[in-house]
Amino acid sequence: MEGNWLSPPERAAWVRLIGMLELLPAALDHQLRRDAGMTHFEYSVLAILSEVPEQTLRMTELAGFTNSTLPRLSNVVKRLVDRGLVERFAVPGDRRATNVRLTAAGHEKMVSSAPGHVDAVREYVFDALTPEQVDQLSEIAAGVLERLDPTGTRRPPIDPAPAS
Amino acid sequence: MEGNWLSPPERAAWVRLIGMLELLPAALDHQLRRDAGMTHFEYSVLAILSEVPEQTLRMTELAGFTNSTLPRLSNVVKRLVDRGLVERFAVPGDRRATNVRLTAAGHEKMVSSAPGHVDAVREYVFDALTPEQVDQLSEIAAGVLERLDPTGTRRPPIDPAPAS
DNA sequence: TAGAGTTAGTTCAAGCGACAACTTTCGCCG
DNA sequence: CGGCGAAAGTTGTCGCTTGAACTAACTCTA
Repeated sequence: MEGNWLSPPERAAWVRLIGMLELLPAALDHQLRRDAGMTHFEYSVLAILSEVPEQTLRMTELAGFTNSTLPRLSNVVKRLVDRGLVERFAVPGDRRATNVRLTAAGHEKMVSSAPGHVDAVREYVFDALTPEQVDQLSEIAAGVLERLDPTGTRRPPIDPAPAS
Repeated sequence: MEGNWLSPPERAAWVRLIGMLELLPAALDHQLRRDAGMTHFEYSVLAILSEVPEQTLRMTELAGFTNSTLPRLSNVVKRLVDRGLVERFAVPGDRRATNVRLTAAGHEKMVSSAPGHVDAVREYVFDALTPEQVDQLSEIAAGVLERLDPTGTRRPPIDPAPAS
């Protein structure tokens, strides 16, 4: 109830941002589903695990890194376990907690699907941007994220993982 | 299979963009659901109709403007009709086609919910950006959209509608 | 050490989107 | 003008996300 409408430049930016917000996730999901048989969210889970020490993370940490919720992650991890891509095991000190670790098969999956996904990311996003725009995008997204998640609980995971 | 990994700056931008792609839509949806009792997609439909001549659009056009699909739109319009916010009627010349028009109640709904939504958009996005960044974002999103939808079928609708 | 409150994670029901069929209508070509 | 393919929408099924309980385990305090 404070400010009024958006200014014309803001309006233009907003319309385009909304379009990107709807089409880009759909495009990424489609690529991964077609080429790797998994969703973008599942890919993110594997990518993050592949980059972390011991390829192991607790459920709550993993939920934070993926900008997700515990119920959602719980379901997804269940599916990944069924497919043998990750495994669950108890945390020594705390019997409430659960660790999730990438399996060898999960690592293989990342190695095989990451390059194709990175190509898609290039094609849809970075091929359209100059180096200056990449930095601008970085700053802009950082500013918005600061508003959306001031606590910073959700740390920079990574998407197109090296999966070395 | 062409380029290799992302460069460090690209990687940083990517991680942040992914975070924004997941958190921003969720935040907008939450605000609208809480304050207006509808989803962001439903809001978009009403907003676009409110800005178009006669507050009327054909299903296919509306699907394009909302970056959506016909089946999805069909379901949403059905719900909006049940709530009395829009109405469907035949297109004179073509008996296959269907027009959708905003009702008086739908207009009222926009008038009452748009200001709050615009405030949210400001809070999450534009308050975090300088005027220069707004223009940068506009250019960046335009470039990405060009890659995602080269045909440009999906025209600039509008999100935070005046609902005059 | 018993009890209250909190945290970690799972499960269940409800709702929405995606995809594929299906119906109806139109345009076109012989 | 008969028929064939394309276009416009709708409907049905399946899978996933969400939000609300619910269980189990930990911590702090009296």
